[in-house]
Amino acid sequence: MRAHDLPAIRHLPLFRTMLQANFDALMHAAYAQVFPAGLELIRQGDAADFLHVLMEGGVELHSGWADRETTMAVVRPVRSFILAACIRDAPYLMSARTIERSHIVLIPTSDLRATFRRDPEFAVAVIDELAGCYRAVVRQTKGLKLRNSRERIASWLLRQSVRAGNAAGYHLPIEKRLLASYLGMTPENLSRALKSLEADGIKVDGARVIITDRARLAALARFDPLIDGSDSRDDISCAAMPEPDPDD
Amino acid sequence: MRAHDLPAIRHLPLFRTMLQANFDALMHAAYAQVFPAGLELIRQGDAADFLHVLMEGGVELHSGWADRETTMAVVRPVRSFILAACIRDAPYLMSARTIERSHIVLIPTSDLRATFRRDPEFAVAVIDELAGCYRAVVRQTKGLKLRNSRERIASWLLRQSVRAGNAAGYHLPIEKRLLASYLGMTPENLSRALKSLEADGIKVDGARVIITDRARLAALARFDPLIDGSDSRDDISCAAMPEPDPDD
DNA sequence: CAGGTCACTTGATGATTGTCAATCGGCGGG
DNA sequence: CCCGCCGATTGACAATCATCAAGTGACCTG
Repeated sequence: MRAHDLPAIRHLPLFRTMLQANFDALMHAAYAQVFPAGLELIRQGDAADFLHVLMEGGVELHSGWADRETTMAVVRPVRSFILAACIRDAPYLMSARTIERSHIVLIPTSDLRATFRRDPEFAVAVIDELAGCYRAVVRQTKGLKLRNSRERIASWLLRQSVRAGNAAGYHLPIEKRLLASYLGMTPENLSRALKSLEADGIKVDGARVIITDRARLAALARFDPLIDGSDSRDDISCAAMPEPDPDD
Repeated sequence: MRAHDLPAIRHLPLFRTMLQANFDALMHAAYAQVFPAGLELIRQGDAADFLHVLMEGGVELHSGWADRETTMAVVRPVRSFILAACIRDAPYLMSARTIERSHIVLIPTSDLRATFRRDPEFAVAVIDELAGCYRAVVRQTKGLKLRNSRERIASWLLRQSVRAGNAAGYHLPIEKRLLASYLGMTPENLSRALKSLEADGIKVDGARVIITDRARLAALARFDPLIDGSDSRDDISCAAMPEPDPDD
């Protein structure tokens, strides 16, 4: 593991409050690894052996059924993912693949489970983390069921802008096909919807997005803290943070 | 609170393992109440003051946005709901209304949060509960994104049958309009889909469902443990158990 | 530098799903 | 007992969204 990995992990809300000794023990059992882009890290249905912490790069969490596939989340550094499966010692519900060359730290689940039984502070951190993850997926589900594709796109674009510090312009942090799948639509539909949204306050050129009429876009998206907000703890990391990442 | 309420609550996985003294204290701060059918218990956006435990009756968890509404879950006794919001001390993401006259026990969130910080066994139970809830919503999301409405209905009907002990016939435990909303479709669509599914192994008459060709229905639903399963702990109770309840 | 791959786009078409309106039928209250 | 309410159903229609096919352009590789 690289020298600066440990402090970065320790700084995560999940690991920030636990006893140093327990943290050290956990990290001692862990090991770091580098994966190329496009590698399948986890296959849904497999036993949850390791809690993953993404230090660098990007990971797509996705699920398949029959011959279909959908993107459940895109994870960006520094974040842990698939905590819930680890805790329940249950099969992964999602697969994971790198979308870029990625540095990942793997923490054996057995150590993890032993630790939160011994360290009450860690247990509280796990509780907080899981509650945050749960609420994130609930938000995602609400968005899927209550909004149509145009509204989902509009609100996602707006959220991205907020994450970029209310910037009017930014770059899409992920490929459009991933975004489409994440938003529950086909790439074709996304492409057309983006074009049609140019009448409603955005301009898209490749990965470059410019919000030309924030008010108009906001009116369409009907931004709602109970869907689009985050629980505004410093940071919530886990399995399914719906939003990818800020951007330049 | 009624005499048999306490043992029933104590028997829940969430409360089963904690210290008796802590349980007693928690229950001392709690109080029971009876609500008529159709009453709005919780409005999304409100502060989470109480963990709710449904002892008797039925509760719909739903969410609204703009002028639309959707059913997120139907809770049946004995189960707690909206744990995550309580723990995070954050606004409810869902509303709750009784669908029948209901007995509900209300546990102040402040006591709750104080207790899992003191009682490691309770903390572990909360972790387990939240992880289960998280995974339940992930399953729900997968179903929504990967299956079309016919497939969602078919798999739901099959799941209900499994819950009823692989019974060929059973009664729908909830109104069809609720089911439709839960499954992410309109009542009209559900009605038509049910009729069309009569060519695929079911027979529906009012609330009565009979599975006439299990194999055929299963082929359509393509039952998948990673969507349709439950984590097969005894019981997982929480905010968003997607499935309603067994039935006669 | 040529060839190939892949993401993205665009057009044409069809399937799925939602909306609106009308009707039926059970159930409870007056 | 009858009326009114509400959920469920049905039909006609419209909107949304997916599929199929073809074409473009960027990027990587040989």
